[in-house]
Amino acid sequence: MNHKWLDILSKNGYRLTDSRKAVVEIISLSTHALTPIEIYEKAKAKRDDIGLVSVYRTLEKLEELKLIQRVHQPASCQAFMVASQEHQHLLLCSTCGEIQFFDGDDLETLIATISKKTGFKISEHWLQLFGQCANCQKTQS
Amino acid sequence: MNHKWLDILSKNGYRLTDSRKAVVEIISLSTHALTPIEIYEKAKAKRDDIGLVSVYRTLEKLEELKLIQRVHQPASCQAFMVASQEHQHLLLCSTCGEIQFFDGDDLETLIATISKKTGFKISEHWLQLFGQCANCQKTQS
DNA sequence: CCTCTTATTGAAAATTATTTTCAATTATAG
DNA sequence: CTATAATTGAAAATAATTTTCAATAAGAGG
Repeated sequence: MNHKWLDILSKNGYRLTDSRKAVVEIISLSTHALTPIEIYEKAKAKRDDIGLVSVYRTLEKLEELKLIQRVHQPASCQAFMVASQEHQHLLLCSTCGEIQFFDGDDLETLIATISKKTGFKISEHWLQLFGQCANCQKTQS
Repeated sequence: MNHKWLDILSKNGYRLTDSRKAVVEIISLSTHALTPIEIYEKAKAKRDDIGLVSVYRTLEKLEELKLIQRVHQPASCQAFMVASQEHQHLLLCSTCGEIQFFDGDDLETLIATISKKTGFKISEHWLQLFGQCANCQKTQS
């Protein structure tokens, strides 16, 4: 997982520094969306002189390479997580923050209908489901 | 439209000041999502001594009363627009920024499937379509 | 291994967005 | 008309992100 990302960075002319590797490892292994500050805190454990700026700069490159994506939530849109290559949607646990991907949406019909009705040429769609994951349901009851 | 909002603000114990009325009028009549700064610029035309802070404070109250909603877009999540009372989704023109509502999504089946597959209890969903509106398609070709 | 080039670094400053503080003003209940 | 308390705008404070810059270090080519 991790090595693949480093290869991609390298192949795109980006150097593999310790700071960058720390950020890659943290975000590539997380099942939660993480903010730059959260990544920075975690990265300091691996490499205590890392700067927050390097986190921002690495996120910028990972996003550009479509390895990560920004996650939009009601409370904030500052967090990032792994991006899936195929077209997939997010299922977010509002309690613990865990995020899963899902696919199998069949929005073709809906999109065709809306397109005809409004005259829009639709090029992209966002679908996110919010709820409570199995674990959190157990914990609360 | 506008008067309804003022009534609601009033009934909720908020006073109707000129600054507040200016913000309400601007956002309630817009078909585009507007940022606090954009609203502030427009409001200055009506009331040149308005402060940006009052825009923020009014938006806060309108959002709390669910008269407006924050609009999430790839480039930024700082803009607001009218909220619809019923459950509806957004159709956004990436060229001119116009936003329309649409309904008639039938996601029940999908949600039930995902719910069964993952164990999530799903409480909310976001669906947004991005594309180019009829007008902008014409203009470009 | 070297060495050179240049991307990358972290710190600090700058910028941008938002929130808080505060004394003055004003909406509105009575 | 008056009293009260919500609201105001300005300025300061906070938070998030970006830019600047001199020092460092990755990695290509010998």
